[in-house]
Amino acid sequence: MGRPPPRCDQDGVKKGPWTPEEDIVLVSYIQEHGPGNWKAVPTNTGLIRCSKSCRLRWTNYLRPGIKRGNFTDQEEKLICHLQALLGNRWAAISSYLPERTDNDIKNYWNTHLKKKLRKLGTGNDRQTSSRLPSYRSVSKGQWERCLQTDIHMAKRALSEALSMEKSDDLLDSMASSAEGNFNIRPSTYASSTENISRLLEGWFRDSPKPGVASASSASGGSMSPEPLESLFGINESPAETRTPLSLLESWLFDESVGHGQESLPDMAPGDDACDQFMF
DNA sequence: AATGGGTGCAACCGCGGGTGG
DNA sequence: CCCACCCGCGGTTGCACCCAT
Repeated sequence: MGRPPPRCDQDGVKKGPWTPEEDIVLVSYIQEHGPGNWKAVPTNTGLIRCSKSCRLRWTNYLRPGIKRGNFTDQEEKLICHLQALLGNRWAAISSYLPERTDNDIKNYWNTHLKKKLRKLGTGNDRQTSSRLPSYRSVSKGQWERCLQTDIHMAKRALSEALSMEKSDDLLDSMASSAEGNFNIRPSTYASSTENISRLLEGWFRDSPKPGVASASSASGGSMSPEPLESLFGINESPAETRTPLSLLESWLFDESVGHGQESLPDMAPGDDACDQFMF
């Protein structure tokens, strides 16, 4: 339409895989200025990349706290159920898996889980595809029942996943990721980015800059490699550090505290919590 | 050892939302 | 109110790697 061509379309902008040198330049710049204001990044760093590419590289690969490698059973379960609940809203789903990027989850879903579910040939197929459109095609009462069913499933999955994670896998995975011990295919470049990530983790631990902390939360990603428990509010965490879905989270976990019979708790269309479902 | 198909993942593209002038 | 711009999201693509033959 009337939209001017994005900077990425300009001549002379480099595309394709990032080199370790470019990564270092980007990381050093973000160390100094914090993520955000991506438009300024190429001009200030001299990188011949568009701002979009810089942001993508940072959020999907360079930012600290990203866990790479195999997804655990709990993560798979969570993704399946959240996908059933939220549809292909990978950003929303990734907010429940702070160590995974939306791109990672999307890729994993498209390459592994879709296939897996299809192979299983269970009702999961129905849960996972086109659920949201089906909501729209039913009456309000039916829609609410469908929603309640899915929410119930999501609650169960979250509770199960957390209870299991708390005992074994999560702790292991967190420990390994904290040590930079990513289970990825060995490659020279991978190891160099791993080094960068490790470096950054150390940097975030040692000298948290206010600008960076605020920029990281503002950028929408859960930047800090904080434990899953804290993100779900199991360990008490200040409200300002919660993800945008914190209200939903706390409600989801109300069930694990007590009542098995659930209904939408005071959620009318227009409520914030309800809006999380009714995009 | 060579090769061709399959797979996984990083990166790109296009679009829409939000916002400031 | 309108427009231009930036940012973020979801879908898609391209390439490197893996594995079976």
